[in-house]
Amino acid sequence: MAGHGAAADAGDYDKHAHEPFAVTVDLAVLTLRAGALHVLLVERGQEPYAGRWALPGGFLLPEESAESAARRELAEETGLDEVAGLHLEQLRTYSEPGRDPRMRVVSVAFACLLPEAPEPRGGGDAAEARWVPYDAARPLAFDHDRILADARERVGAKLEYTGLATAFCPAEFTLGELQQVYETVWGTPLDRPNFRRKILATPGFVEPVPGAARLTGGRGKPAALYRAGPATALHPPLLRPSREGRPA
Amino acid sequence: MAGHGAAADAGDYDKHAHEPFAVTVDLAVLTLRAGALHVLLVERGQEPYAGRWALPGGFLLPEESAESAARRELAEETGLDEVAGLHLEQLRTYSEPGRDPRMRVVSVAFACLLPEAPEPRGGGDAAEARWVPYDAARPLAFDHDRILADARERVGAKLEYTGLATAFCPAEFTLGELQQVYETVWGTPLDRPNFRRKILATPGFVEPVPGAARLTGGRGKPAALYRAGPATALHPPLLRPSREGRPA
DNA sequence: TCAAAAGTGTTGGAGCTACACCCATGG
DNA sequence: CCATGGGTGTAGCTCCAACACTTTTGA
Repeated sequence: MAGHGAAADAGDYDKHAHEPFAVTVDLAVLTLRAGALHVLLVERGQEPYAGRWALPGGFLLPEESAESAARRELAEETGLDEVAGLHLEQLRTYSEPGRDPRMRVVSVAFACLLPEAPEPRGGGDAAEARWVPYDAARPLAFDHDRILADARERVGAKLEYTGLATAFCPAEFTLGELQQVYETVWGTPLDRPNFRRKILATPGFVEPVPGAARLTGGRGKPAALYRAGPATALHPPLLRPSREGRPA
Repeated sequence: MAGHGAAADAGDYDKHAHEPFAVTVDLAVLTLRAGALHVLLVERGQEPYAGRWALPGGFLLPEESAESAARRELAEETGLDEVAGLHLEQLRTYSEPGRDPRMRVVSVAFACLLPEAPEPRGGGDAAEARWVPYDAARPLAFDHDRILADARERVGAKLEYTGLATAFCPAEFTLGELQQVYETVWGTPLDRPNFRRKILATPGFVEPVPGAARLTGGRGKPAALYRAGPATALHPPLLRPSREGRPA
């Protein structure tokens, strides 16, 4: 944390004694549209990287934490006011000198999962904001390719052992929709009967909405509805199918 | 990342246009001594929190990343020069206003695992540096209690699905020593035969040192020696015994 | 010859994969 | 009555926890 280091404890405090660092937040806002993972991007209007797409983000204000700044930016970029309850996951902090050619910028990156995808109002300042399919997003400005990859990896891993998947779903959802979240993020088909059993066998993951049902594909049996449960950690974890295939 | 936010793109760049943030690193340096988890602490000489113990850390220099700063501080505090190969794990960034009463400090926290515990030379600047048993460490200065707890939780979780445990061991170690790492960090006894089988069944986790053996407790059969293998992710993971016990 | 620590074998049960099958609804 | 998606049942297999047992050393 704070200054117990040599420079700090050596003398009196001077706010400008050290190199001033700009501190920003960057957001990897993910959602599912039409069965594909999408990410919210903004188009840069100026150099460097003018015309390139980038993750939304911005500077910390003097009296807010990185989390607060991330929520503020999220509200500005998406036009959502329901930002309060959304899951924000701090990824890591990117601090390499030179990652922004103009000045020294240290950036705290967050991942955020949205259930439905409202079209972003080009709010705030961004020239244009848009949902872009994950696979079509690159190349991004700055080191955002790496941040985006880190976000996907983290989210994929967290689906295994936390209830995070429900953050991609609306308040009430079917198990089929929840399964689609896993299949889309992991890029793997799952066995429906077994998926259902694992989910329901995990206490506190989902809670049934009594009597409620909804048609999904226009046809077929209406599916029972569930709400996100109180559990954060899953026991046992829902492991994705083994990455190692058998030899060719 | 960098300024595509309103303030940044609105006009020309001025390094002092925004609140200057001090950026620091904090280190949770963990090791095993006498079968117990220990953490490296420094005693603060000045207010605030004078006389209290804190995690080592310090300011970022203008031309270094947070990782570089963490390695530099680690070398200064411990007197180790072998810092190059050590595992540094970025935990998260703590940015709440007011976490340092003197000024606005944003701190990037790291966890670091050491095999043997050389007595820290009170190097650099710290009044005193010392290994303290994890359970006797609190209360620490600033929000370091929370950082330390986050470090332990992260390390415990990573033992399950990565080869991180070998970072607590010397270059050559016995399976009994490796098992002690798990038992100490998790606080759970493990079945030795099953532990051995799981480790050896995981390709790339450890590699035998041909013909080498070492006596451990002074008595008993000498144990074969192993080196850390190339694997970073463990398949299957080595799950800790279920946290939920059966009902009383 | 005993204690201590490493290492091997084995068995019974839990859990899971891969299916086949039934139910409800719209066209 | 057929296609579509939700939901249930189950056989067979894999894996693993638990524990008995053997081996090698120092005292």
